[in-house]
Amino acid sequence: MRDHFESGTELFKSLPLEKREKVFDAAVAEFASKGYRNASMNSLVRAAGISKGSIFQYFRTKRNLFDAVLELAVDRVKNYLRKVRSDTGEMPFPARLGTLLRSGFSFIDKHPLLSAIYFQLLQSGDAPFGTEKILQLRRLGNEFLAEMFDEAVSRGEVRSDLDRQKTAFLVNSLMETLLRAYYTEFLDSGLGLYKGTAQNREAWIETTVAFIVSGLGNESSD
Amino acid sequence: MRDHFESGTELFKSLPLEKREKVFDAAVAEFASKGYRNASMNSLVRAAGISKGSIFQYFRTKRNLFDAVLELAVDRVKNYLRKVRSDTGEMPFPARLGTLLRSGFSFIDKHPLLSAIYFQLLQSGDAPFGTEKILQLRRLGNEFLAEMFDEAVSRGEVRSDLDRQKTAFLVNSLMETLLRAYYTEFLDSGLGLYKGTAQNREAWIETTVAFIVSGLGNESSD
DNA sequence: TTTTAGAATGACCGGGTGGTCACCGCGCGG
DNA sequence: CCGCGCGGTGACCACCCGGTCATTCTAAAA
Repeated sequence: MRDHFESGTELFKSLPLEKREKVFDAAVAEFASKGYRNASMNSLVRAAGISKGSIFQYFRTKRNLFDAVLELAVDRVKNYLRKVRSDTGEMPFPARLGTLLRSGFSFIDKHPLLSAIYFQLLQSGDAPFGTEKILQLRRLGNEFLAEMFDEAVSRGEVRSDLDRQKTAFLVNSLMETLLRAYYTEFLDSGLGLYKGTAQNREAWIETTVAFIVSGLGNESSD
Repeated sequence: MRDHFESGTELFKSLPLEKREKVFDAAVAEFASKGYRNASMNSLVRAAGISKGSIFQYFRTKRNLFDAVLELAVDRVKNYLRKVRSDTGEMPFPARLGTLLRSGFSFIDKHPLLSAIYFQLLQSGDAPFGTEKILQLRRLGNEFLAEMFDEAVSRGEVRSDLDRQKTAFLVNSLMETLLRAYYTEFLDSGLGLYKGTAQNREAWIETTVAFIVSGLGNESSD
């Protein structure tokens, strides 16, 4: 979970890196596995090997600690989106979608705990704040896809008579569901995406991109 | 929440209908608004106007009570699916999808609390049991759509070269997202589906069905 | 070696939870 | 009109929570 340590009290910032990592990683693990409400400061503190008093000296409240952890997760996701966008600028639209999904899978592999926190927030609304921040994040994701869609339209790669917001919403929902099913057992309704093989993932990417581009209808081609 | 009272202890079953309804309705409301883990027997009991001892005489544990409530929700959803299937058997595939969505919206209007319980279970995994039951329900929904897809294929209404399971999964994910966004504020990323007008809903249905049938590509028509 | 600043600690607090059980009061049979 | 059985009751239990703070420990300064 390297770097990113403007969070916490002055005392926490002054700690040796190793200890900061140990504490922060334990927090990430706790929130990832139980969500905000059911995460326990007691069990967190046990896992981190520090005393209960200390964690409240490092982050004054549970809420503060969660904010710091969430900020890291959101930053990582934003970076990943930025990178994919710039890496795929030249690709045709379908390849772009495929790369986006592939990168999503690899992000989850690299940051499973942060992914869990991010998706938990997005989906379950289990957060210490209201809906505003969640809506903001969802709009961000949708806008990202809407811009991809705009570019595809301007290049003549897709139909131009579609509502960009609604379209982005629908495509986003497919992406999100697929990525969540990749690491959430109970979402994988028996199709082997969860903990599946790389070929399996590729097959899903292909099917999904084809679905987005052509739908189910008879009369399309490519 | 009428009928359906094989649940609970003998004592509960022997209660006057009115009281059974009062208690059961309070349980539904509690679980719907807080999910399983964060639902409180204390607050439930306060809302139902009975004493704490009583609820544990009617349903021995929180878990038992939840099972009963969930069973009602699942039964209602199954009935709704059955009804839609038989009502739309003659329709062309796109109209069928549209009717399915429309009925989904109206189910949510009629049973907002049961919908909340059902979706909460499906999405957040917040349940007193393992993943098996959730997977089972998801498979049910997917199979429902897969059969619709089969019929459409056999009538030549859609392409026949698609994997039925994967396709059903993708279509299901769109349906589910749309229905959830209809009553969950933080899922409606600013598009006015949540608490929107009837025209708004119709526009979404049209867009979604068109997306499923034709995708985004240039070269399709209908 | 002694003093002392400040970090680490865990017992403790008020308030919550799911669940229990000794008691109370009401209605029915005798 | 009495007595008894059974449903209703809420104080109580053990255990958890987030958060506090008086005390202890440690290590550097004097």
